[in-house]
Amino acid sequence: IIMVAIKLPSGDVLNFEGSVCGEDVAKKISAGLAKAALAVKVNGKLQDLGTIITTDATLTIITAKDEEGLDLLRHGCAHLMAQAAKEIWKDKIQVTIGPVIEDGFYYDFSRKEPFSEQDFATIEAKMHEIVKRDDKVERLVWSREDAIKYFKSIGENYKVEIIQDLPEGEVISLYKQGEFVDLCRGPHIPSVGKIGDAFKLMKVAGAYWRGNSNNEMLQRIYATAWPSKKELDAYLTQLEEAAKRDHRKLGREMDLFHFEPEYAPGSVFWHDKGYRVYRKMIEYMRMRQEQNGYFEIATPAVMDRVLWETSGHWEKYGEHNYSGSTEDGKVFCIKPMNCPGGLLVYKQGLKSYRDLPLRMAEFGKVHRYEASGALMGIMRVREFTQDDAHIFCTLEQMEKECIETLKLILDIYKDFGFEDVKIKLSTRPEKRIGADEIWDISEKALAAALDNNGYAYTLNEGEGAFYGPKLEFVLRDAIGREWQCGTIQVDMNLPERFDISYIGEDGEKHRPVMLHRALFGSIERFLGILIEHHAGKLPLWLSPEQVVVAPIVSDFDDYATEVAEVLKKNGILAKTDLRNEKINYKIREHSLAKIPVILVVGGKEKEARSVAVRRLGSQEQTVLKLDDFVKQIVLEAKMPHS
RNA sequence: GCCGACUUAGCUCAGUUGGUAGAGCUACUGAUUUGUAAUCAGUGGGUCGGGAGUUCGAGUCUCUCAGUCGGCACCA
Repeated sequence: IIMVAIKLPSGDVLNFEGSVCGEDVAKKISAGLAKAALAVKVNGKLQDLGTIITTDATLTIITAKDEEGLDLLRHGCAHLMAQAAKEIWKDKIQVTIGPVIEDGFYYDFSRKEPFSEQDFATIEAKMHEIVKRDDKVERLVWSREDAIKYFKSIGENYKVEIIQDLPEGEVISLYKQGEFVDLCRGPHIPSVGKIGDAFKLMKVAGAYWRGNSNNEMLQRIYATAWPSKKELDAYLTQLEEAAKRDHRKLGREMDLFHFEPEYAPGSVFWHDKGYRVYRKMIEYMRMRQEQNGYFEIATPAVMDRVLWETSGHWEKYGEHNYSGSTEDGKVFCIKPMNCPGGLLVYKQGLKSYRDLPLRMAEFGKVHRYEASGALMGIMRVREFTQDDAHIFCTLEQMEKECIETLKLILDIYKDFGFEDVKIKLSTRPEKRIGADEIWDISEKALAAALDNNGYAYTLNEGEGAFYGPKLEFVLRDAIGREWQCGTIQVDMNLPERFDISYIGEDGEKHRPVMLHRALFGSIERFLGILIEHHAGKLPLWLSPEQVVVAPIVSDFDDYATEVAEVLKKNGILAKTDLRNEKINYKIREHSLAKIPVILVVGGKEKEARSVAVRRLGSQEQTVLKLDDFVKQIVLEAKMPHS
């Protein structure tokens, strides 16, 4: 008899006769584990629990507690949702694909009728019913022809299309639970009952078949699934909490900005307080740029369209631009980006290699006619200000400039409280300008900047700008949506198109490389993320209001006023609240308005020339001498790096 | 732009099967002088997103346009 030795993570070795599957191993370890087991990892490879093992192996039982196990659970739940929909609507619905995503999964259906709230309840009920049946999930391997024939026979045309597009020689595996068979690479949970009851359908949305807007639109149901009800509830609570941080809500509550949907959809009207933060951000960035060898320019908002025809932007984004015309036949447009302006400034006078690298910044307000469906609060708008800069340098200087910029970006993000920043490297898109050799050089320079300095990044193939590859710095909003903020782009094409040059050591003309970079990206977007990241409690130096002084009764109005004056003289944004209201009322109101510091003054404080300090987010009160408080708050309100 | 939902007072929301708009907060006025998250009373405040239609009658039903929200597509 041949024995199979199974080595467990604990180091223990179990011996089985002939062959064994994960289920047997789990059973041998404990009944509890057997019940929780969803799959096995055999020599590091994730497999079905029922996969037969005939040689010695290292084996790990995977449960919903493991990250991979949770994914399997959600994957199984996606199959379950599709099965439920099929049982309810039969041939009135077609299933397509249903991948696992963060916190859950979705499934795209094709159905004439739109899904309604009522349908959600119906589907969920059916899902619970199927879970109770606890059907075994069986893996099948069919020939391509059989699979196509089967899905054709049940009218699942999307599945047929998927199978037809599978590469030659691919094993076509399917998983069957009850009467429901779905195409699936696997591995898969062993039985439907393992899914439990901690799932919930979240929302329905339109989604194009295969992500192409030329294709028909399917109905996508997003859902979430967890190992237990407790975790599901925790997740739902977390979503509610996140919604409270929505910058659109906070922007209104804190009186930062508003929109005029009727007169200027997608454009921000900055209020006093919002604009104060906005100005602070620019002030900060201007300072950092000056410290890092940049100079600043400003170019016209309206320029001849030929500039964007030269750059190639017009051909690609024409319909997204704002333009008008004038009598002499020229067509002017409101600039959708700043690069041509920068290039024209560069072209003024002769440039020497001694001038390079030349770092030219511009806080440029740009206008783009974004699709109506793309607009989102101040994150995605039609008018925004970029903290733009163009760095002109030699080929040799390029990599160093990329590294310096990269470091500057991450350092600046830290000052705003962002430590966890994703970096993406986006390479040549299909629709592009410039020779491939040029793209090779540019892409290598960016990759080298990352690799040589040990930065982790993900590769986004085909997602670069049409004139060059780029690094994207991605931040997340309150509910996990990712937003590109900073960017560094290597561009060897626009210098060519605008025919810019510098005189080299050899006295000859040479073509410089151009880097486009923005650190905030857009002030608007960055501020939106900032608001959500801090739940409105901006760092003191950025906060549009810093201190409110509130007397307990009107007898101390004079002292409150004096305190505020002292603070203002020291550069602190301070105001008094002398209204005839209870202190409770004032505390509540200013707390809701996210005022970082409330100073309460009454008889005791006036007597001692002190202040009772209450910080946002804390009930604690600290009594300090006025002088000491001023020293402390001035230090705290100092802009980083100033 | 596409799919779906939504749009009622400054804000948050209620308005049964179509019968002519309501609450709380805010604002304003008055009283109250108060020790750390809502003092009391009174008074205002709305072409029910715009337009058209059905109907004796539309906030409610239909169409249409716009916007917002959730996704998709897009994102120089």
